[in-house]
Amino acid sequence: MAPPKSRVTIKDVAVAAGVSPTTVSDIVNAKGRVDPETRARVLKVVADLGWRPLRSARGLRTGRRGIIALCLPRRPRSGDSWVLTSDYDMRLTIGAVSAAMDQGQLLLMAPTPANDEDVARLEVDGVVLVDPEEGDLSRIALRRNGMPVVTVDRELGSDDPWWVGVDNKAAVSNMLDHLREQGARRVAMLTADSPWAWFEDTQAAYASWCARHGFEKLTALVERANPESTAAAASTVMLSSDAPPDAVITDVYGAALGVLRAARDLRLRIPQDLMIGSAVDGHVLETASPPITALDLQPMDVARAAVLLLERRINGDDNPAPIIVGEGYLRIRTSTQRRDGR
Amino acid sequence: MAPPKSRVTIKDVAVAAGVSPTTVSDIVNAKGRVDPETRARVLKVVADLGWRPLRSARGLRTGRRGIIALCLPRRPRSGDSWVLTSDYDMRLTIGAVSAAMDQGQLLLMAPTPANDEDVARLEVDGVVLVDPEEGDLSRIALRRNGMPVVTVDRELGSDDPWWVGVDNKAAVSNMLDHLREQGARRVAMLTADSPWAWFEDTQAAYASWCARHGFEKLTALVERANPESTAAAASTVMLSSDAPPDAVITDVYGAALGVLRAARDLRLRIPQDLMIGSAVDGHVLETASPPITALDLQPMDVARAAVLLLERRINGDDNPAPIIVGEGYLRIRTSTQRRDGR
DNA sequence: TTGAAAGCGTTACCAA
DNA sequence: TTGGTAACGCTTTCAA
Repeated sequence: MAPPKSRVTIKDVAVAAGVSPTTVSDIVNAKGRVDPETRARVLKVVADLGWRPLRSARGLRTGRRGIIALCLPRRPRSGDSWVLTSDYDMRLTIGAVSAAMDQGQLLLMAPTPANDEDVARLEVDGVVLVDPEEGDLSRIALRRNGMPVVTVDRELGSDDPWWVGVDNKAAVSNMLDHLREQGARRVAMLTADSPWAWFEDTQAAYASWCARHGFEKLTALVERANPESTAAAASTVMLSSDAPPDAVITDVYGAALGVLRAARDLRLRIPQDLMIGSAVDGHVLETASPPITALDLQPMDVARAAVLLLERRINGDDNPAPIIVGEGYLRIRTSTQRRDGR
Repeated sequence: MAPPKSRVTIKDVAVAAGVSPTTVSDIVNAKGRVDPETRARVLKVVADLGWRPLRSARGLRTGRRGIIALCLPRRPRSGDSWVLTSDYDMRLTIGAVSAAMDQGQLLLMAPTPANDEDVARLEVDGVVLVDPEEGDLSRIALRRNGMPVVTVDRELGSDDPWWVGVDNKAAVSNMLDHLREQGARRVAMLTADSPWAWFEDTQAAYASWCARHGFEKLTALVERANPESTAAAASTVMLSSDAPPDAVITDVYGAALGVLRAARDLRLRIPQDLMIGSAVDGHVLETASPPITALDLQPMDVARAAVLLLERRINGDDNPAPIIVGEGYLRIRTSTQRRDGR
């Protein structure tokens, strides 16, 4: 008896199928120059022997690594590191991992690279960069090192077409329509002052929607690092004024809970006296009492599209175009259901 | 002019340093058979040229991939997938990524493999398996395929010594001591009925602590899938009884908020009428009102230790021993500060 | 203490 | 439509 082979190689497959390794390789890589009959025979042997191409060997030859990185931004609450602090980031991660696996790629979660050294250490074929800020330094480092990048949401002030996102403006507009339909006549917005496309879009959507419907604009700022308490404070001021809003929306994750607290302290009933909507969904909004209406920004869809687009970019596709995945889904919950549901 | 080299290789380094590739390799791999002078010279060239060994090439030769996987369990709330739903998992992830990077490894987040095929597709050198349940199927699949595994927390009913964790019993005991010190005389526990070492340990610690101090045991179960509402219901029953507890601890993530809600509905003051402690910390407990005392189970330390232990196991170390990282840290917050702080 | 040569498993290139 | 051969960058083995 021969000593047991430690691993099935392409050579074993070739011998067993009576073809050359080249042919096997061409078949599994869909090079399309094979006789269907040969193809079927080889694929059967592949399955029987349970062979899978070795990533390292393939990578050595092709120069690819079979790994892409998902770089999440440092969110305000994440403290000492890049982290998954929000449901949005979590679902983004899930979507990216599953899409990558479908492509036969591995997905590496990594801190956003700060310099060339970080980029070199990354050792991946490409990067999905989430929520780049205006003039994003990591993106500059990535570009300088020739690393293919696709961003989730566009970078403010950049015309790079390699990005994926939802139609932020349409999404916010839909939410405002819903509030109006439920009887809101004075809608305030709690937002933040940050160099991100997201905030620009939501603010623009709010402004144009107000103009369109003859609503007064009523805006206040919250700190992203401290959304709940600053939102509570800002809401208290607004709601105690002579002409208080009858609905508040916010585009800052976590701020809606602050509005809720302020309303409760002022003995306002929700949704009768005040409706609340969040432009970013999350589990806490679902379990809040009452549950808060929110926009599901389709993070899993966005992540999947980003991974696929990145794959195209890595493979040298030079026909880029932003991909708008959808308009988000409005998750209508008690906080804005003033009338009976249909 | 020669065409630009696409990548610096070990050969380039060797030529520039006037040695052979073998020598360079031996130096960067600390084989220790080199003249210190040669060594210094070579290392300088390595730095100057910015060379880094290519993972695929090295892997092809050594059979290693330079990647380890972190497999998180399907938490109750995670729905359709393995996810980071808790602060604990998030911090575990951060710790693992950073420890892996320090080891020159990449860390891959992956769903827990369900069968042999999944294990094969994983293509990693080893796996850190978080919170294996009793008779864990994925661990069996991993073992059958010869995949090195280290678990975070031990598997109930298994005597596999390759695990890392904190001293759960000591941690819970410390929390109970603190409550007693603050005046608690009747401490209830909200726990769950699941085949995990964690629950066994916390329940055992609670039981023996009660016996030791002559406290009556007062236990209720909550559903892990629905911790907040089931905890609220169970607490309401307990707190409305003839002999209500004056303190409640729970080892289920999210349950403490339910206790809080029940107490609020019953107009109990916290901590004066009721103290609340959670055996798992999380951001929501910090921002609850009042903030809730909790155990920090040192997830980052645990993850780091797990990665290092896994590395040892992969490298053939056969001198295993469970690693107890610590006793957790008791984060004392308002919910249990009945007396003035020291 | 060092180096030459032989691979590791795969794919690219060119010839048949 | 196929196959032979060389090469990817590194480590290992063995000889000097």
